[in-house]
Amino acid sequence: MFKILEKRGDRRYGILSTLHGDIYTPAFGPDATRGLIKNLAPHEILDLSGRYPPIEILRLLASHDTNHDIFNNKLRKQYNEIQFILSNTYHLMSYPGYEFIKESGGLHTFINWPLPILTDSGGFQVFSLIHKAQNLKGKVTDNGAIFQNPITGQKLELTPESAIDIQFNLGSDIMVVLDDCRHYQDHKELKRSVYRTIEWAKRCKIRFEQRLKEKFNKLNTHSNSQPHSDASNNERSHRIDRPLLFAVVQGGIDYSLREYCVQELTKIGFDGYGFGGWAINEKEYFPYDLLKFVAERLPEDKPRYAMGVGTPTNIIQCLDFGYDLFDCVIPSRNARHGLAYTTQGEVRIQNAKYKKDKSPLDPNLPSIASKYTKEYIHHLFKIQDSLGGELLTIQNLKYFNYILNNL
RNA sequence: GCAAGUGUGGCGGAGUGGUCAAACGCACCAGACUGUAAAUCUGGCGACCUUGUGUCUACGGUGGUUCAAAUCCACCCGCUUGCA
Repeated sequence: MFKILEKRGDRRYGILSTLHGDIYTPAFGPDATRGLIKNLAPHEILDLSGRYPPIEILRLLASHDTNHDIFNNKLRKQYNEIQFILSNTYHLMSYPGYEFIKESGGLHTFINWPLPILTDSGGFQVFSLIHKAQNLKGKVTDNGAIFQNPITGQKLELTPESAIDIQFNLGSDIMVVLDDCRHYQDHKELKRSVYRTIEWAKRCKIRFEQRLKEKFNKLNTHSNSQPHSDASNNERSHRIDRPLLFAVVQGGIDYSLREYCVQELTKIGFDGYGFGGWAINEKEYFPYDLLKFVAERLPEDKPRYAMGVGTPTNIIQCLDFGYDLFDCVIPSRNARHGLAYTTQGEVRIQNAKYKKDKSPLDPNLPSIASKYTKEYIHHLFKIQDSLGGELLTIQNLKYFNYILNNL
């Protein structure tokens, strides 16, 4: 289900097959945490370039016709469109609830999105809402994590098993194991989080296989198809019949713990491996060496996912370490905050110097956003219309795809 | 015309004798944002410079009281409301 087509140095070009089509790697999946990339509609994401009339795309979206040109992976690749999105187990469990989404036909149907969805497990929220947070009452035990929603106060529990169950109910294409995500910590804490992460990964894998088996037993009454737990070397890997399960490497800035975590996780065996955590130290240095170190120890034949990475600079570096998949809030959040990434450099569109700038946002990238002048987008931000954030989001996603494929 | 009230920085609006270059908003200027507690957050925002517990000019105007005035007094000017 992952096939490397070409290597340039340590950089890899491949195809990752999922239930909702192929992802040509390297690929960046924007964060649609709660089921949308903020400010964008699915039909916009599918066609950042604005090549097709929105109505045509809407029609295709509604039909989920993935054989059409627009959804053809090669064409999508050629025009640098978004190939997958990331949604979050914790957030969707919190609202509107995974049962609700299951009843509405799964996440793809609910949000009207025909391409692959990677679902994060909530492991990052173990960090952001528990370890990092102050004044919140969540806690982590060996059994799982108990969260308190910072806004509603609602309490939610996530175990390795429930994280997998929920991701099945959502209809995820690429699932992620629950992990104990940490920031920089002392060695003892990191060690504990690594052991816990490995233990949880095991439990996730067991649950994952149970769920596949149940699904197979159901399917078996209708056909002879059988889900394979490891189809990575299968010639017909394009026609996969099960979701993928990715593990997450923890260990903070501790190289030996990272290495140990890789060893243990690869023993269990997963469809892909994420570099997890937010391992920057107090000096806010992005840990390139550490990412390289981990990538070198991950299996060659499995996709490597740099979770939450990053800035364009970070991504370009990680490509050369052999990472294949990326996600990050940066293009969408920074867009909403007025920062555009362009082929001509960063543009803080609200800055006074753009008030009377008639040049297009980015003349070198054919996108919906590049059809507008900086002074107009500046204006949109000044009057606080969300169209400004929408256009910059399109620009940034376009730019992130550009660096993946052209730099 | 009489009466009452009111006049503060680009705007709204606190402050009614010293700790006021003046709270708090807005606007403006800049910055941050990395598996989304984030359409958010942080700084700056009279002028000048040797960037400091620095100098100067400032709360409608002019004069006065006081060691000290945005704050008290007098007159003037403007605005608001009420009564003629």
